[in-house]
Amino acid sequence: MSNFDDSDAFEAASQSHSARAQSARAQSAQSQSAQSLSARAMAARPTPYLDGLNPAQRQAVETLDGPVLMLAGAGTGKTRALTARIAHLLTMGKARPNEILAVTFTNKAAREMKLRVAALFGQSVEGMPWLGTFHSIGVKLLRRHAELVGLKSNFTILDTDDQVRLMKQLIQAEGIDDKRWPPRMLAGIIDNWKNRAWRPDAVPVEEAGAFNNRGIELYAAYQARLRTLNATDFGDLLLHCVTLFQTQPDILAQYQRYFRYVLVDEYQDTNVAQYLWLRLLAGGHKNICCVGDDDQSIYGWRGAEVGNILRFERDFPGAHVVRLEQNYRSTPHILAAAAGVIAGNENRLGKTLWTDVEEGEKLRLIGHWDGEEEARWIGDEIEALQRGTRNLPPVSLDGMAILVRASHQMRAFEDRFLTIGLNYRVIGGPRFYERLEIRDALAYFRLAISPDDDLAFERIVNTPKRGLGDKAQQTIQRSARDAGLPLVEGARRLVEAGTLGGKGGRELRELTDGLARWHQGVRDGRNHIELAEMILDESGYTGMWQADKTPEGPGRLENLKELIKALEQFENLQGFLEHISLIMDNEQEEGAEKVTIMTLHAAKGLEFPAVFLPGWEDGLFPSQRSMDESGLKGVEEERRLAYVGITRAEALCTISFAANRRVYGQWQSQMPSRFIDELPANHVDVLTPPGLYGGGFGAAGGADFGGTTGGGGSTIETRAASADVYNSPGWKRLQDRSARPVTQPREARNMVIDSTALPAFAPGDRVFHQKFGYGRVETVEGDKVFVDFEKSGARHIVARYVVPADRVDDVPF
DNA sequence: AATCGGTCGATTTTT
DNA sequence: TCGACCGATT
Repeated sequence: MSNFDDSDAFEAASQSHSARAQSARAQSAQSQSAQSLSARAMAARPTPYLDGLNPAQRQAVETLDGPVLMLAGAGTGKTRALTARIAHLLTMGKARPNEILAVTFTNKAAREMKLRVAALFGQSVEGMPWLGTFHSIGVKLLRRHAELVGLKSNFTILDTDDQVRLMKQLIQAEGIDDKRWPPRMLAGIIDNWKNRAWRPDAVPVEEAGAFNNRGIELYAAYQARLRTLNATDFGDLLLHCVTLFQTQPDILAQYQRYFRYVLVDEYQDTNVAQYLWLRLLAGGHKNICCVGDDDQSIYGWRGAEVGNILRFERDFPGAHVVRLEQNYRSTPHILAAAAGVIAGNENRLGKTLWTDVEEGEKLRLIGHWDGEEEARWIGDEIEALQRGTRNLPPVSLDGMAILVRASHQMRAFEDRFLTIGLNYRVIGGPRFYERLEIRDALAYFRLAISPDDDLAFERIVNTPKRGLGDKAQQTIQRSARDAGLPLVEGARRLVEAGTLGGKGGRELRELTDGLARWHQGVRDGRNHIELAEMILDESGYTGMWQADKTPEGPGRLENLKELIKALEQFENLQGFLEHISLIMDNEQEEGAEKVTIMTLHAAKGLEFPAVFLPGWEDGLFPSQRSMDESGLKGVEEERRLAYVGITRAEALCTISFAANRRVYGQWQSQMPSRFIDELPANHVDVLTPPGLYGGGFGAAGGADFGGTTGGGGSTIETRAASADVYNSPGWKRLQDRSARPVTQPREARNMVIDSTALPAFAPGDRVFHQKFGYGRVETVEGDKVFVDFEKSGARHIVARYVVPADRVDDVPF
């Protein structure tokens, strides 16, 4: 869907701005005539990728030689410029595809860039072998020169789990209490050191106290252990490269010559090791183009150094700095609000985003009584927007997002949306299902359910090794294609015809027999957990990992066990796989429109017509921990996070906060975020009715709420500024709420509700439960009730967790 | 081997 | 508050 994809959105934006693009081209053509003879000589070559670029983008694309810093603000068409730049390098004959080193942080970004370069430049580019993530390119380099850093070229790469397991062994071997000194902590410390490119012998003395004075020693032991295991962790993939380049000048020189042009995306997120890596590799031709936005640096906590981008001009003398400032995403109000907030930061290179879009909605700011009310209001607003109640045309659910600071905030929204039946999707969460062994296992399950799943078959046909190499697989492919059948069926026919001899033939027969058996098992409705275990067992998949001698073997087996355990939550394999497919790739999802719920971090790079930013309360956002640990620097990073959040919105941005919130089970009064006062008032509509928070915020504000009911209702008429807002169900709800007579003494608000004091239920009572919604009490059994829920059927519930339906709004839990 | 209960802690996340 | 994790129990 387009809102998940920067590129599509940009495409749409640039189309609607094609008139401006025309004039941009004319302008830039003028300035061209004065420069670059070669460019003019090459002009005969078609350069369609330049069409529609604005002058700044065009400059960023055409300044090919020497260091370039492309400061690309949010929504300014950065990816477009970056890919056009690659196309231009190729068209101008400056480099061949394999002589360009283009680095990203995520596989997703790399994939996208590959696709877009291919689309811009045509099919003639046979991919770019050196376009990839820091880590994937690092692996490639290391495999070539592994022996020079003490590894064999078939080294394995440990993921975080493996890493932690290893550290645990080391810690225990040292006789250290792993309760007080958890392996995770050591892993964190060592990661950190690696991010800064400190090898064990180079960790500064100030760090000697780390991990009970044993940190450096354990780091050295860990590295030694990795070496004997012929393994690396993620950090090593970069650090070993740096070591390689620093100790082998001839090899470095060879790559410096080879990579004529270097491009880096998201430069503000680079850490020291990555910075050194880049500087070494670009040191020859010095043609390095770094793209980034210092205002969107939000990964300091995992080692990113904003300093890298701030220092660029000093690091690379003679650098050209190009600012992309024309924004194609948001309304002027949104841009102004974002600018107002980010202006509070000290260390910035400075950019001024502008747009030629006129008008648009102001940001909306609203305070709520508590987090649940906030969720309720946002839910209602979403439904209103969907219907088109606003000045805006109706907004699809896919076009709306709720961006939170911390993932625990998501729960309130999930609960609420579940009860009102609003479709949502949560982005982020465990990467468990992306692991190799899990994907393999899932492929087996998929095949058991649908034997015509060719992709799954291709994945596992020779995993574990069955002696079915490329040739045998081609034979299978041909057999299937000729008969117009799925691969499994094609394979089965081969087996029956006895075409495939030897080990491969026998093994293939066993596989196809197995698949048939497992499929039958599914059809017979056999217990899915047993079936899953059987599949992994009989296929030899489990055995493969048991026999595996590499350090990750045991971890893989554990993950498979966990996978089986996860099955328990589902009725059958189909249900499980459906669930997986939803959480696996948020790109290709079928079915209903959904609101997106995700963290601010996960939202970087995305955009939505309507964005909700809840929980703007000091301590939550900016987060207390960030402020405690990093002081002013922490606040500045949080502020950048606010900036990222606001600039995700295309048309409507709604910021909210609550006066009371349950934090770790305790009710707390909250102060509005300091960032709220940094929003420029003339770009914001305040929806909170005067008097709602009569006595101000904090302890008094919370407690006063119940007593100021009259004020909220009566003053609404006088606030006509954004009248349409008041017609929303959300607003009416708010009115109802504030106008309702006080139903509880105010003291009760902050008291722990004693379960014995709650009303007793009788069969027939209509009740409400946080998660299951409304239902009718069937029987009462001591402290439990048996409730028939409207949405989810009957179940036993501890009475404490249900409330009488007519008191849903009253009880704060 | 699985389950129970008690303790402890609790952002943000990619490779 | 709620969950993950660990050690002790069946």
